[in-house]
Amino acid sequence: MENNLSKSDRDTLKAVYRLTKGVDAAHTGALADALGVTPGTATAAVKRLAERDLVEHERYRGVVLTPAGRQAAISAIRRHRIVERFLADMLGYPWNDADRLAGSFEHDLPQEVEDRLFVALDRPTTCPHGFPIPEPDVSDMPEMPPLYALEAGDVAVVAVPGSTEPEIVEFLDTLGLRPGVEVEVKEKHPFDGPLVLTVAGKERTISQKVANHIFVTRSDQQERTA
Amino acid sequence: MENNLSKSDRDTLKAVYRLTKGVDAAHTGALADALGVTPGTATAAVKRLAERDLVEHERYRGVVLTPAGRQAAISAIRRHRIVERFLADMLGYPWNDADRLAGSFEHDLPQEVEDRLFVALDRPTTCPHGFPIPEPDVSDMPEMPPLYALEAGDVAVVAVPGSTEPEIVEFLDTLGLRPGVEVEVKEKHPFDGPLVLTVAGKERTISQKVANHIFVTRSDQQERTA
DNA sequence: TTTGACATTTTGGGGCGTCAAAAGTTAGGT
DNA sequence: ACCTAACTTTTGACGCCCCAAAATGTCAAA
Repeated sequence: MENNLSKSDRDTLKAVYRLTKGVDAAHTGALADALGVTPGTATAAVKRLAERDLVEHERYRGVVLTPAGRQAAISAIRRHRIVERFLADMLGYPWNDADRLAGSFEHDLPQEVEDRLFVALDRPTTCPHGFPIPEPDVSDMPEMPPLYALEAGDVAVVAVPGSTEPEIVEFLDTLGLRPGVEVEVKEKHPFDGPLVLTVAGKERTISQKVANHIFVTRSDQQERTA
Repeated sequence: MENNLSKSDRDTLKAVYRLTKGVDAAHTGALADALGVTPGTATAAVKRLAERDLVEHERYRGVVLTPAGRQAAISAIRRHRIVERFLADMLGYPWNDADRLAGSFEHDLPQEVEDRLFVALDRPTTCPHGFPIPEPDVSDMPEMPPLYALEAGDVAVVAVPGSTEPEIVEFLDTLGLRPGVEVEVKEKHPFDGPLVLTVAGKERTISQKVANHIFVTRSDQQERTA
């Protein structure tokens, strides 16, 4: 288990992890877009990772993470989020800049520095966006579906304004959709229609597009089908 | 003026800067040693830099920095020392670890993060070793000769225990050779012999080897030859 | 002045990551 | 069934950085 992943390898793993959320497999085109490289480059990256058994690649069909690959991806995400936290908490960057900048120097950070940084930051549990920082040796992360994945009757707590577009975040704020706020889905119109929900006692309607920018934690409602 | 220096380029510039302190030119062999690469690799690096007019290279004779190269080297040193300071002040690393670790991730640090880090650290003036952090656009640094460069009669202030070996630092400490302490050279024995000096009223004798590990600031003694 | 020890540069090769463009595959429409 | 548009993979090339080893240059001792 050679553990020397290059910058590209780690970025590719992160992208595959994100792209395979709720989907069968990530296609190389999407991967190339996510990484900002040409399709050929994405294919080459995938082949490198397949060689090391970090992904499984079915030609022309797509790619999925192996358990080892998933572990590596989560480590990479953990590092990314710790560095984001550093940029936000210690250097005062707003969270969208933190995201952008973290990617550029997280790669060569020695593991021991990451560990110390984590402690110095007081063991944060989320990145500045509000996404969880996974434990070092955990093989999956708490699920945070977009609000639009919920159905009528579901109750959840807003975890994060996940958008990278400041205007959207501001808009969400005016609706009261801030981290920690509980929402209940009243209605979900068909054919990708808008969502009607209750936020702090008030009824709100938001579009599918916006609802996909909000990530939530499902409130535990052991809803027994009885 | 393409400003895209690679990791190797910057490390090479730093090494050339240090190696040309008080010498005509740095030879490739010394450079290779300093960088931990083979001689051929050092030659190649020098050729790359010469191509960009950052160094001047006289074949088989050695290499010197151009003004632009000196500027770039100082920027690299500035960054290194700021990162060291970060590791020491924010993460609690001892200074010898800070030195070791800084080199591994300083390269991809975006300039703007370096700038913010500098401010967040409260604009430090020295690295944890005590060496000065040069101003961003300065083309040389205050000189800090090793103690052994002084002659009998010279007076100086200890600026830094420059060694990377903890035992030596501890030894210096027992002699009272701490940063800020004033020393006067009483005698310098010939043929690389030991140095006799006064430290805080007491007379001390230290070997050439040790005296080369201590860096000092010369006390200004406009010694007119009259 | 010659020669040999030593240092430097060149050559040839390899790994990685990237691109542009050619070749191959899939799937949908007719 | 076929054809074609869209996508994926392969190919060939380049830049970077490194090494080992061969070729070249320097300098001083004999």
